[in-house]
Amino acid sequence: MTEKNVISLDKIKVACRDCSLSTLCLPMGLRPEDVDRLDAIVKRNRPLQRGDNLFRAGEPFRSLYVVKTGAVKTFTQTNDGDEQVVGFHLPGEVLGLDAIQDGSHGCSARALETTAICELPFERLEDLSSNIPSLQHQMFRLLSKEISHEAEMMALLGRCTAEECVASFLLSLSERFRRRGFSATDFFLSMSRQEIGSYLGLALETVSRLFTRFQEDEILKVERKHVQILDIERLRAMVTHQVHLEAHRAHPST
Amino acid sequence: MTEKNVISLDKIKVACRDCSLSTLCLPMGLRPEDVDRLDAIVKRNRPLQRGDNLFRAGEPFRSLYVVKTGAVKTFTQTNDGDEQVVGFHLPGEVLGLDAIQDGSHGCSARALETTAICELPFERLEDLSSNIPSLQHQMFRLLSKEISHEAEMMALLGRCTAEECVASFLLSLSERFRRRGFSATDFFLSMSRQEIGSYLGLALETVSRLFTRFQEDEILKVERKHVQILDIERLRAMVTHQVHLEAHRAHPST
DNA sequence: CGCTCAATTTGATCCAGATCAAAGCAAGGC
DNA sequence: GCCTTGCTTTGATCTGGATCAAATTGAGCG
Repeated sequence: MTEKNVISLDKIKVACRDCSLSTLCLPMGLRPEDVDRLDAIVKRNRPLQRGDNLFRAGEPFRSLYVVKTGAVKTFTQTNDGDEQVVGFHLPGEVLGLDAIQDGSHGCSARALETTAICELPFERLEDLSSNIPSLQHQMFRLLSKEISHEAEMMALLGRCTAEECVASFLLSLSERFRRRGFSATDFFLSMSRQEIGSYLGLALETVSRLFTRFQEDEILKVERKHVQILDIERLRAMVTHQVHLEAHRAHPST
Repeated sequence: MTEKNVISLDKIKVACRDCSLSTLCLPMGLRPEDVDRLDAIVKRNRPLQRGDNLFRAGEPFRSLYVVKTGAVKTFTQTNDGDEQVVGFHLPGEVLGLDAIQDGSHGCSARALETTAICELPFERLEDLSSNIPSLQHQMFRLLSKEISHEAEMMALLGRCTAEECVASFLLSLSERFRRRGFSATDFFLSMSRQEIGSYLGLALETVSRLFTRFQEDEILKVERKHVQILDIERLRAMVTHQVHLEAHRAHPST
């Protein structure tokens, strides 16, 4: 209504070419004129508030969604009722990739905080990809990245102690914040201990205890949602697990 | 085309249009003339023997690979030396999708038995996809399917008892064999207990014990690699876990 | 300000599955 | 045939993390 509104909407509705995420998001590596063609199909709806659903499991698949600001969790219901967190999505990350296949969403997506989203109608994106080889290439890379990321997660969850899981989770967040221009060592968790636990396959109490222990060991400083990483090297050493044990135990005789 | 082709080679080098996997594999949903164009870029090398590597982690990515006959495992090395199985791949399943992203393979692939492979040079596949919209669509579906499959696995591994994991693994194999025209209830495992355990995040002893227990409960008949599913419904009931506990505990009042 | 409600922390106990250990068993080589 | 080798099974023990329970903190709100 007033100028204020126009300005605040402008901030949300920034074009791809002016978006700070363009090096992380789909436009990466596209020529400027192709970015504009992509931009033309993007829908930018009003921001989600904490707790709003972006989509629900079972709904028909129409679009991919990119987080612009804020954070989103994806989750499914287990058959005994409670939710299972599948992933956390930060600015520049794409949601809905798993739904292309069978035409409906396999999980629900809900905002963890106030969140702006870019919507990409998939049919139009497909058409555009046919006409812009570098966009097609970018799409393949995007999908592939998701696959290798999930494979990594599986490998982690498969053979991890609770300590390794939590350390790895924090390092992943840290790295993702860093690449988005935020601090890698000082950030706020937008998700609860419960949600972290669900994501990592741990009880929320275990997550809490590990945060406490990491703090005692002066690796972290944790105050509710506020996390500061004090010793990122030791965190890394936890994930590169047992390797040092091997190193000073068995001296290869040859 | 000519009738002079060597018979034994013919069996391996069957064209996509004549391949029994065409409904599971990339050609699915393509027009016959497009299948032929795809066929033209497929390389069909000599079969792998058990233990042969198809590719190794770190090698540059050039091609996708489709299992034609046989079975392949993909795996990474953990930093304490032993291998972590990432997946098992049956006829019609595609390998290498995780490598598109960063140009090199993130895991190794090794034949579990004598295995025939179709190789798809990725650059040529990309070119073709640009020119055949339905192939591009098929590629997106393929990648998306891999993503949702892995997400499912993660959800399973996250919140599973050993029993659920093994039951689910057997059901997955059963279903995949069924779709390939083999028996869904009588098949041979081409992987060891060790490899199954590594894949599921369980100790090999646990896998073995569960096979024994399922046999005692007359759900399975197991003799080394040979598995017969005697009661697939009870196996399914294990995966749809706890739901029955809820069912007879809390009677919904409506 | 005090109340409510949810999230988090902390403590105590328990158990599924890992680990350690040893025996059984098919398959290939000599 | 016998020996080796590498699965696989089976048994015994141990432990990390789940579960149960209760106290603590903090935020929102009338």
